[in-house]
Amino acid sequence: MINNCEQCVVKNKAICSALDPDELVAINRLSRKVSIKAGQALIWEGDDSLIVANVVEGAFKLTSSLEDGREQIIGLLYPADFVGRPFGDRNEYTVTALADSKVCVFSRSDFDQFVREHPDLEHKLLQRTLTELDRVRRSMLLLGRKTAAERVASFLLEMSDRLADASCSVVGGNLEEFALPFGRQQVADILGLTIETVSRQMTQLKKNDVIALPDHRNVQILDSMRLQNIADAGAA
Amino acid sequence: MINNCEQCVVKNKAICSALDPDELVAINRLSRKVSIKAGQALIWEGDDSLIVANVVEGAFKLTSSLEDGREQIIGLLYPADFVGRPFGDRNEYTVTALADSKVCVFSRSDFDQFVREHPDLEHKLLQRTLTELDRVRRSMLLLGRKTAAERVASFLLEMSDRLADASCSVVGGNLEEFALPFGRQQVADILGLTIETVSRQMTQLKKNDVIALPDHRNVQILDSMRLQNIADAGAA
DNA sequence: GGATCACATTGATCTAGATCAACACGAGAA
DNA sequence: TTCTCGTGTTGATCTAGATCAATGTGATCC
Repeated sequence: MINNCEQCVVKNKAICSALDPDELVAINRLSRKVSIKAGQALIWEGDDSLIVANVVEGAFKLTSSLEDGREQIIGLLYPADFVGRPFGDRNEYTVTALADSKVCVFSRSDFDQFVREHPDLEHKLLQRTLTELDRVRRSMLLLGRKTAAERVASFLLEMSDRLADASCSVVGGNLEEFALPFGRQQVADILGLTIETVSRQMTQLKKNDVIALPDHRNVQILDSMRLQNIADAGAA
Repeated sequence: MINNCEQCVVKNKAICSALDPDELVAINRLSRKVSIKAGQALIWEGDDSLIVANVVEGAFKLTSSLEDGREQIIGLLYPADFVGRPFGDRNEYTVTALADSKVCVFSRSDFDQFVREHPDLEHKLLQRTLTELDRVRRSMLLLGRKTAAERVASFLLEMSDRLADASCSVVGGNLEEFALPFGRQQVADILGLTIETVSRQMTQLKKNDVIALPDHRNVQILDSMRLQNIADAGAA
């Protein structure tokens, strides 16, 4: 288990990168490293906001549900991402681990105070929040106005983008082949579709030689130009 | 025309409320007051982020579109709200005035610098951004998983809430009667529906005595309990 | 008053995607 | 090997909401 920020694998990408060595020691004293098993929840929708955290390892989904069980994934979190609701008293959504994960947890009140005393840290947090807001708004267009084909194409492109950030194999570009970190039901919950519709759209893309599916988890983009066209306007 | 922050009607609600009188004088020197006619755009999707602003008067919609004209409203802005993308180089959406409006505009580079020098201001901006992120995520559940009836009911409740904030007539509660600041097409673009579906749902609610519609713009909530139920689970 | 125009409602029909229902394909476990 | 069990695919049907098409309504201008 990692016990201090010096050794932390995400210290250069997480908001902590705003801190100098002395400050890292200080924030380290406020933190607890916690392991979460796949499927376990870290935060529940409706709970008081008592903790915030940095993702160190693994992946999380952020969900909101209706009483009858309909669920929408409203965000995804990867290593170096920030979790939780600082400066607010309620969590509006549930945070669940998609894989075995590690997080670096703070009590919200400690964190809030520490942030106010360290403007550079607050600045990093603001930048992250603004970027996330842009991303979430993009998905409003997807959920409100895009067809199933457009949604699936957009999703594959976004995943290729995001996973390219994480991997070191390709610098600055997209990934042409990648492993989806989740199953069809999760994809459906991200796109506001059913599992069957997602499946049908994927096989359609495969039939048209736009993508290849070596197996259920792996995706290979064969014609990213065409995929882009489908994502933006649905042209077959 | 208002020429300085002292006289500004939103100085206590906008992010500027973080500033003391001296700082207000300083930021005032960076600002330009601009009037925008209903229908005019302030910022275009895809443009470089050159300006940011505070809404002083009126209302704006924030939209994102597909090439074939499908449009999704991804946010609404009222007096004291902040507009634009600080600390980023691209606007991801269009901002258009819904009514004749006034804004207090800053060059983005001036603003970015001023914010970094005034942590309290940055803190206000962060709080606003976090609140907006929560709101936007709530609408992802709406757009991804709610039925037409649920969407319209949720929308009416949110409007009653937001307009209660703005008006002084009711303290802390919801408004039972209010004027929608936009027409049916705009409502459809907010909810990811068509104008016809919105209209049908409204008349349905009227027939069931959940709401009354004195005219096309005004809404009176007769049974907010039932409206709440419809919004959350679609029960008639 | 009537004519025009923009917006809203209502009705008839169509369709994308949901729902219901088999079936397929591993990955373990015995 | 065979028997699960969880996950994905494929097919048949259904339906919520879109689309197409009148019709209504009310504000403004002559």
